Amino acid sequence: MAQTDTVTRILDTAEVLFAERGFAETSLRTITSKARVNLAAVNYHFGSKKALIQAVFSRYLDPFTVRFHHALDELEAQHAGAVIPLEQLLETMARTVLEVPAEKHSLKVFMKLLGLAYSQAQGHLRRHIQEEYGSVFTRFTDLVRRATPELPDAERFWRLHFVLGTVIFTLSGLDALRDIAEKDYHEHVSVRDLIRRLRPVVVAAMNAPLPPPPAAQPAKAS
Amino acid sequence: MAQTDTVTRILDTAEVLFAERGFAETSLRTITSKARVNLAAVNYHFGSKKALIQAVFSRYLDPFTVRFHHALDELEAQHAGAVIPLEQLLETMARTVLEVPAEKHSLKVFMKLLGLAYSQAQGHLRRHIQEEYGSVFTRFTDLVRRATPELPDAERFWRLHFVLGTVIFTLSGLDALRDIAEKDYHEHVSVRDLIRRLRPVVVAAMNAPLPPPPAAQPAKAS
DNA sequence: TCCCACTGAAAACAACTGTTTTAAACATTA
DNA sequence: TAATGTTTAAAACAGTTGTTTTCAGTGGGA
Repeated sequence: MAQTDTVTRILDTAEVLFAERGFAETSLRTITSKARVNLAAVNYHFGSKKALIQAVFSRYLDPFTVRFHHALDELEAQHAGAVIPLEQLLETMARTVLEVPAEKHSLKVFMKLLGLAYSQAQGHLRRHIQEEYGSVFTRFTDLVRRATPELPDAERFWRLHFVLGTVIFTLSGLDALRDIAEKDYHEHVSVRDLIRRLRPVVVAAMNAPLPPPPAAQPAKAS
Repeated sequence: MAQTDTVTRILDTAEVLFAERGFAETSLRTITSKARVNLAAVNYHFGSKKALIQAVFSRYLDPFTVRFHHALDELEAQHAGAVIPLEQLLETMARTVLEVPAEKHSLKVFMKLLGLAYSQAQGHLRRHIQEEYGSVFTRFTDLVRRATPELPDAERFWRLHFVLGTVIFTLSGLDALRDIAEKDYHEHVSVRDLIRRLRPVVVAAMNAPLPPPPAAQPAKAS
């Protein structure tokens, strides 16, 4: 209990501070003093600051991948080899993302961390996430491919990242946006409200008409 | 010429380094040594590192706002009070974004900086941008409101930020995504390619069907 | 000619960073 | 009991950070 307590206290404090300020802007002394543990405890338990950062992510992503694999297993069993509709795939992902942090941590923090991983990670974090959790993403995209056979592979790749950008950007910047929205339209927006609004937009984005071909545009016009 | 040379050399170097590594991870010594200017020159010309960061943004955003206002002036004159279609509004914005950095700087750098401003800026940068350049955004959103009268105000607010997230996320993480895309689908993707792919997706997202009403869900079920 | 803004090199400043070490206590388990 | 792993305290480490200062030159405009 003693060990667990210190380790989780560090993780709980670190994830909040990381989400608020970013990785480089959060010092180990800030974390340890706010968590009321010894400065040396971080290097004792985790080895380094980089390892701490990765541990913070693993605490979210490990249970997420387990649950998501299970959810996809069920979904595939239900459809018995048939193609799973895109809406159900997105629905399953959304539900899993909502379930995991709901247990103890904050969804907002989880999304902020994901946003940071994309924008701030020089190398080690993005590499760590890709190597450790890339397989779930690959399984998901394979199912999406079968659900959208009319889309060229490259087009689907980009559109998945388009909607990924929408979700991460919106949910990671939620606090600031919510303040504006509540002041201007005085209606409270919960995360589940946002996901309700997100669903038709994401589906429409994935099903948008194909763009016109590149239309050879260089100097010599026809 | 002597003055201008040092100032622009600092700005040119700083914007690239900021875009590559972020603000906190880029030291003044790295900037000045790479720009082959004196370390003290930054504080001499700009006053502080924060002011340098704001100056980097102003060099992009000042000409952008000027051009965008002009483009909207023309657009409004063309339509003589009539409603401007959403596609043309988005088209105009995209064209302006493409024009500004094209002169001398890199569009990729510009987008990375925008992404950083959203994800990394604790306070001073976001406040600076909001206060300095908020009016153009307001004018644009007003025109969008008239172009999409069927959308409730709150819905339009969120959808605009959804697509903003798509664009910033995609274009600011362009390098990493491009590496994956080129390896998997071996086709080179230029920024203009991406914008061509972005257009139908953004339009479809804005025109998506309205989400179902909140559907009172609380504890006491019916 | 004098002046002033600019540039350069160098050093110092105080503050903060991640990390390591030493010491002494505490708990649990073998 | 003895041993082991955990926690704390405190200090020191070497390095980096933004900022300031000093001194010495440079150039062009009044």
